[in-house]
Amino acid sequence: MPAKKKAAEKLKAVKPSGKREENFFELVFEVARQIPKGRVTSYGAIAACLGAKSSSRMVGWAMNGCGNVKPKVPAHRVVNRNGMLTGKFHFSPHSLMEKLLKKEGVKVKNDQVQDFAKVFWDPLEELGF
DNA sequence: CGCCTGACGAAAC
DNA sequence: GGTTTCGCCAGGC
Repeated sequence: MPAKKKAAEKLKAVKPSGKREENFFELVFEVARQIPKGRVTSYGAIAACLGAKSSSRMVGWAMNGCGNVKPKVPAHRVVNRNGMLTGKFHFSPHSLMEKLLKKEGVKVKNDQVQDFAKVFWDPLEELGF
């Protein structure tokens, strides 16, 4: 019943609605916000969670407006499938992403998440999909 | 309206 | 196994 279930319901509520891209972006942000501290996930995982696994690019695209929505989206917890901090160049200081992750307990080295499998957070599972 | 780009990913080479 | 190409789809020009 925790927040995650709430998020899952919210996500499920919008998906079948057949709303459209607008929701897609919102969904991406919503999922991203559910990422627990000290954990990370991938664009592809989020895309798959939304039923658009082939459109992982759109997730990254959606993240483009991460600073445009409220509350702020922890985009620093989203990395690519390889566990690489591909989005670090979109942060004010490029080191912020790595900095935040390290601060949350995620080991980062050479722009790459260490123990990626351990800290990986799968929305499909965690949200009950 | 068509072409290029883009915070990905998987397949091909 | 590292590098390159293609596919996805939306948005900017």
